[in-house]
Amino acid sequence: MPESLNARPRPTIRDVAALAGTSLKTVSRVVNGESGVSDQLSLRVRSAIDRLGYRHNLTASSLRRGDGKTRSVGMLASNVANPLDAAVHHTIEEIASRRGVVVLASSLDEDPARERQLVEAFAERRVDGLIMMPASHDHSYLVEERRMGMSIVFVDRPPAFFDADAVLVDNRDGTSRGVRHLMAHGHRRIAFLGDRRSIVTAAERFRGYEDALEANGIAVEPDLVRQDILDSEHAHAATLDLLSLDEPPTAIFAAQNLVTIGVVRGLRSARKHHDIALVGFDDVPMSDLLDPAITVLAQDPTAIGRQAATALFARLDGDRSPMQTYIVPTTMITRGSGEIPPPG
Amino acid sequence: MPESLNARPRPTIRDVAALAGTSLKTVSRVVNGESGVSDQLSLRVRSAIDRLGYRHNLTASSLRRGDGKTRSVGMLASNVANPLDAAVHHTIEEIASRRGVVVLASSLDEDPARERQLVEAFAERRVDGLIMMPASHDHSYLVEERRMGMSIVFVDRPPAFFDADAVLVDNRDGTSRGVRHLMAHGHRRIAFLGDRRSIVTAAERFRGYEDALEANGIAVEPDLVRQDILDSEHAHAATLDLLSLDEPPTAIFAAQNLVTIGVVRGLRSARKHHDIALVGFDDVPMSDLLDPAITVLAQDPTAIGRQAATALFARLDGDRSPMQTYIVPTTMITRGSGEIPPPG
DNA sequence: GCTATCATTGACAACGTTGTCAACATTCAG
DNA sequence: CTGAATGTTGACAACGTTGTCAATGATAGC
Repeated sequence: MPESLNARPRPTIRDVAALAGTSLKTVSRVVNGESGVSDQLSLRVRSAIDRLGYRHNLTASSLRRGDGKTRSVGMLASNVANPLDAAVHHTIEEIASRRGVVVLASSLDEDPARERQLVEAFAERRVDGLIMMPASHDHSYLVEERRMGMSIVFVDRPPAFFDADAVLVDNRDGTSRGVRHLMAHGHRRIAFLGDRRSIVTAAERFRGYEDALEANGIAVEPDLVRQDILDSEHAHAATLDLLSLDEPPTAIFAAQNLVTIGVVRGLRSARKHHDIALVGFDDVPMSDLLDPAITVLAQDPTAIGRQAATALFARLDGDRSPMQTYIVPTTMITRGSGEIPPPG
Repeated sequence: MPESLNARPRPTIRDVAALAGTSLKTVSRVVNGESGVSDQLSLRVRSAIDRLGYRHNLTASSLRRGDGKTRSVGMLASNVANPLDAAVHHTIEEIASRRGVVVLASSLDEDPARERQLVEAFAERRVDGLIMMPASHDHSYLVEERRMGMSIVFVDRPPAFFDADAVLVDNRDGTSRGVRHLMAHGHRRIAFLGDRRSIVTAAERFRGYEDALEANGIAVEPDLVRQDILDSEHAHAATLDLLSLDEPPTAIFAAQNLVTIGVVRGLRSARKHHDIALVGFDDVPMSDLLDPAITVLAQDPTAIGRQAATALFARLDGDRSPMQTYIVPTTMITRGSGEIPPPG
């Protein structure tokens, strides 16, 4: 370990100043690119910086500076490994890095307690802003954080008991369009499979399903509705269960991507994938290569991330206009599974 | 904007001390859970903290503390939206959060300049450690960073001109096993499609291909090798091109997941997917639902992330043993596409 | 009662930086 | 040549916290 033996403390502007034969303040000016330092001295300082391998200490800098900005923002995702979250993260991180801002990213895994812990951890590190895909259902505790200067933008799920900018998806309308698409192909018995009702987006999607049925004068049949589905396996089982009904559905609306995958597996294993129509909410990778290819309502994670980052940085730049909700529309991609007609 | 009008600076321990009628140091002790404060006073301090909504300022704390630890680590991924990277990120972030450490995550997008910029940005924020999936090919500049106390662990790609812990995948051996698997099913003309040769893992995979051919006394035929493939569309085109050869391959090894997807599309569009065998490196979502389902060498992102986090935190805890390289094995998942025999 | 010990508490300096302000040198107008 | 304006430079304090150390009061031992 040669390096670790030679470990030495990081040089400070004091060391740089000594080597360059000038004062702390002058080094600070050079480091911050301020004007008012002669070219000659500036050059001397810069060479001292290089010689010592000096790195500006933003921790100390942001402590001292008046504005208290740390040039960092936090992102609380539901799960950073979820494709949608990861794509949103990537967009935000790219926009942030163009401004010299770093992104702290953590997963909440649907745990409200974790949400509180992480907000606290980020607050203790004085992030300038927070991008939040919340797990909890009461965000009034954030009032204090914002009062103390933290800007907050909600993504994917709306804030509750708290007024904040939000970037949402048209869950209700998108689902309604998807279900109406199935109806347009002649279906009347359409099943709905959704994940935890406690998740706001899941509840909204169910409302969209109700809307579409109601608009066509069809009653919601409880047998055809399966909610609180936690994963793909559970969706698989629920699909088989639906198929075993006396009057099975002729079409299925899968309200989430893992659910969609489970439904596809279920239909496959029952050899019904060419007979029962399927529309999914949220795109599924490779779904154009399946047989039949899957019709979905695709979200646009790049647009979501860009809108969220734009809104957050506008606030950080001092925008004080009323809080706004941005809706990023979903797009229906018809690929085959949603266009299968009912039997007869 | 009621909140922003009431904006007020964050309270400091000074404010807490004033409200509790005690000294700064005592508040500091309570905040840090140190012993030696009477229960009565401790209670008074805690209630003042609650009343004021005080948040410990870790920026100031880590500046003052001797160890200079910020309780933060950086992760430089090739792309945080890439499923492998995102899964690794999730695991690291989970392990870190158990220790009260936050993770800054950024994407390099194969840009060496960005790597330097982000290492600098993270160094300026004094992260304790760095988990790095590098884009550059010379990491000697990190010697300085480490000497000044930053622990560094490489993931997925090895360090160059720099001695560091690394968590790697058996690219060469895995590929060789994949290609030998095709040979075991009778193939002799096996094409190789890989991404940029400048990426170390891509080069290693090609070596594995050479190894396997050589072991069976087959010469590498340049016509059957397509490297520097940048995306799925490019792979699609290359596949069609291979199929138009006078003597087309009877099997294809796709050395990366986007390449695999492109190859599947290409084979489909030529209606050859049931005739030409395919093995891919890196699992592809839903690939078990395709027809034929795709045989792949699957990486284990959770194991990779866990190993990387474990190694990094061991260093942060003072482990000074020689640098180590950990190899996380790939697993072959046979699903059908890799078991198609050659014609005749 | 007196000293030694211990627990509690706080005053002060310091971490590395930057805002404020004053000192000095130079230039220019008149 | 004088006074004012301008351009450089640095001394000093402060950001919010914690390490050091000394002061205080209480307790115990003799």
